[in-house]
Amino acid sequence: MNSQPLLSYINKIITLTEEEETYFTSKIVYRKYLKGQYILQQGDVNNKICFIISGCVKMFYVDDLGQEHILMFGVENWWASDLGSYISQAPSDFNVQCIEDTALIQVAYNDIEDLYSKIPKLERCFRIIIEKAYVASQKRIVRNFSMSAKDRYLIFKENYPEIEQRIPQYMVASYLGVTKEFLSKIKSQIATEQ
Amino acid sequence: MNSQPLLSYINKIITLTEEEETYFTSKIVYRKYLKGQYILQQGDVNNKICFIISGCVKMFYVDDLGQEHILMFGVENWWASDLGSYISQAPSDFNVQCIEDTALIQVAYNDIEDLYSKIPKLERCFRIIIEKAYVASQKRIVRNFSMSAKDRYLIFKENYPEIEQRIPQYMVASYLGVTKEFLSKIKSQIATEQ
DNA sequence: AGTAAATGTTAATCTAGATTAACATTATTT
DNA sequence: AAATAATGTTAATCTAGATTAACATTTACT
Repeated sequence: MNSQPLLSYINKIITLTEEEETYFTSKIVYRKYLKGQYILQQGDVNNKICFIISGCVKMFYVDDLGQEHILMFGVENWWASDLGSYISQAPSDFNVQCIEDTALIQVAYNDIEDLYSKIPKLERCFRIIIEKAYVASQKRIVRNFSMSAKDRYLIFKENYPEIEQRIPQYMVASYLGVTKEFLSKIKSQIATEQ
Repeated sequence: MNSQPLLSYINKIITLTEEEETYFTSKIVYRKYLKGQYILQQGDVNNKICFIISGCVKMFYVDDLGQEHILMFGVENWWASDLGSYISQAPSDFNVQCIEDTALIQVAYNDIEDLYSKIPKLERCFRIIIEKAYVASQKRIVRNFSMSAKDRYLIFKENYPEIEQRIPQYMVASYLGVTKEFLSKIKSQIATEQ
């Protein structure tokens, strides 16, 4: 099993000894999902945190009218879970579904407390991970408030050029909070500009 | 100095011994601000976390067109800071300004590492605080995506009935992401309904 | 290869909410 | 008490983006 990507990721935040790495590795599980499979469903408690080794997922929410709203995409070296539900162990408002065949590493919630006590640095590490997620979330609120759909699209392209290639456009539209028709309009508008 | 509200708040999340409480208390600072004063300004690093004892603040962002967008309000027993900037020690995108005379307790960033090492439980405590903030932030994104301004207003009233009484309506409008004129329209619409 | 399903485009019409502007009410200051 | 500033309302007009619908293109399946 290849746990290296996750260890490298963690070692950018804290420094684990070899022993600690070994112990940490003993607690993680490697798992593959097929395109279309769900890693998490709305209403379930997210009892495993997932780190993506390869593939692509979307985290989304289905509203009362059955409309799907994508909160985020996850690709290699990203977390593919509702961190909020994981750490609070409360039912999630979100679904996480694979939009490509996806390989990931899981850490079960039941193991994380043990990991925190054996390797206290991990508590700090996860605090920092959540912090980053929180900051990104706040930025997203600000953008949705004060920017037009066109500007949000341009920012998305700039921030995630690789992701745009890998997913259908109607999902990008959902992420941006507009209809696929309107995104189509935005794109043709941008095209005629240059 | 009255540090009791903060200690009660923290003791709901973790349990501090008397010694720990004493040490914690030795590191905090009590401070008063007048209505209109800024606790944090856009571009500055937030080097003190603030817990509100009394009063009311708004956290907001000024966009390129000079428009103000309120991200959150803070009242008694809430945090009145950009937690993201505090923990990452990166310049804040936000301002925090008092909309009433406000008394608060501060913990300087320079002291927090020391506190974490002396009282490791605090690391967990702050992780949990951030988690809650993150979950609330995600919920906000979802709401802004899939709900009308009227529904968002009704949710705001339901969640924060006390706050609505204390702040001018145009700030509620800014929080909801609509103009004050439109909020006025929503209110008269609601009034004629019943 | 041929068919069905998924995805993307264009254009016409509609609507939630913005903008502008004039006026009303409430606080605050002198 | 008057004057000024801050806040709130109403109505007319405008616009970003939604909705509907018809069609085009690409992908996946048999």
